[in-house]
Amino acid sequence: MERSTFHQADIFKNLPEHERINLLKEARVRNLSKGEYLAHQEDIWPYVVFIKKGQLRWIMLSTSGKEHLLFNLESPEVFWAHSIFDGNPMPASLVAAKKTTALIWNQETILSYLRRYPDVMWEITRKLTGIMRQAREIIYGLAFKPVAGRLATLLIQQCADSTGTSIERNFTLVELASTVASSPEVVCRLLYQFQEDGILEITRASININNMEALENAKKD
Amino acid sequence: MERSTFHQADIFKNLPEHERINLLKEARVRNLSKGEYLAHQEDIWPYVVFIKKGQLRWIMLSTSGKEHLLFNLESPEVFWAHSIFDGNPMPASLVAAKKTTALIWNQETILSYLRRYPDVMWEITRKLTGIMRQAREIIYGLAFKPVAGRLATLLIQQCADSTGTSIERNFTLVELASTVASSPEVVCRLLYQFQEDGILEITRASININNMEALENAKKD
DNA sequence: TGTTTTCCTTGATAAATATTAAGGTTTTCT
DNA sequence: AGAAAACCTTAATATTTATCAAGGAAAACA
Repeated sequence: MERSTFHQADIFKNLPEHERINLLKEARVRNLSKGEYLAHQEDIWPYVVFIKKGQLRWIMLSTSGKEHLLFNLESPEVFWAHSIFDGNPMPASLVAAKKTTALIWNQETILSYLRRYPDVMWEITRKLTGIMRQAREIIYGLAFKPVAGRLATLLIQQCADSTGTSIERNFTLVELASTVASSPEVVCRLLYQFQEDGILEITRASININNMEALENAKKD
Repeated sequence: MERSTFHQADIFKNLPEHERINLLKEARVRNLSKGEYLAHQEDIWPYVVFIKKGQLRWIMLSTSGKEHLLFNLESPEVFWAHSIFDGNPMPASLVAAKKTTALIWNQETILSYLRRYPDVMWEITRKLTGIMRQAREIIYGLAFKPVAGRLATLLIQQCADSTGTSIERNFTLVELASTVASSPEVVCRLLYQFQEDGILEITRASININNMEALENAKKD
């Protein structure tokens, strides 16, 4: 069970199976409850994380206490902390979005495998490139789109994750605001604006998208 | 002359010297005049660039025709295009900021070296991590700081690059606006605002910073 | 040197977004 | 069940930022 999800993980697929099993044995298991921090922004934290169960959030904190949710890390994902590559402090924090189990390796352990299997390195650069592309989309949204556009993008993403046109409302307005870099009040108003325009329907448990085309249109800059 | 700047380049320092010389021979030389595009956003462009002379800009284009300058690439820098890692289209464009000479390698060539010298791979992940950190700073500015704060940050950077507290004005307001994601009019007004506050002095050739402490303060969010 | 073009500057106005405040609802906890 | 906490919603207001417009300065050009 443990091994099956781990073996699906993209990063280590270039490792022979027996090595993947060894790696698994060397992992430290960490159980996190909702809201608990795995890594703190500004700390030097040279580790690799495999999310066995649950979800982590990659959150940036401002000096004035505001938060910006950069992205979510879902269950069978691997996260390579910045510190492991350059030894510098973390640019953001890792926080459990819900009850989460993570496997963690320290730098030494990981490096010994990388030295023996350099092919894995190429996979890592692919991963990092993917993260740079995500960052690019975030910058694009902030630089070119108004809040409504960023919100529309977010709703469409959420909708793509679930099935059908209905989004379960398992996020607060504060969380939404934190990912579109705005305030909960503004997000609330925009959601009702969308409702007035017939784009979606809000209930307290879910958001139902009636007119996906119009929402796609609202997302444009 | 050519070899000396190239040998300073961080990325290939793990290569034995004779291989660096070989690599140099395999490079395609490209001379760009100001404003010329080396790589276009949306293109698949699997190359590595060494900037021998001059300066390149990494610019993001919006659908509606606006531009956002992400960062400058100065002379002895190496740039690894996203496409080389994942084969996907470029998320931004490379444009010459002035007369520039670049050395370019294609994927095949580069890969053959990487296979033989896997140590270089680690250096690449460091480089990519550095770029992710730059992206993080851009997001931080856009998410948390008002335009004035982003402008202050930019001026301080410019000042750090030059000597003393004087910045040569070799950029237009349009360019400034494009890096702080605002409009030239707003940037102009903010500069004069800073002047009124006694933070700096504007002439047509340069900007002189009188009160660095106050500028540092304006940069905070 | 005169002319065109690009760039800078400023004002007036409009739009987007943030903030403050307050009341209502739902959930959580005891 | 009752109280407390967290969350949502809406309005009024303030602030920030964008846009439009127009005149002037500098630079490029022929």
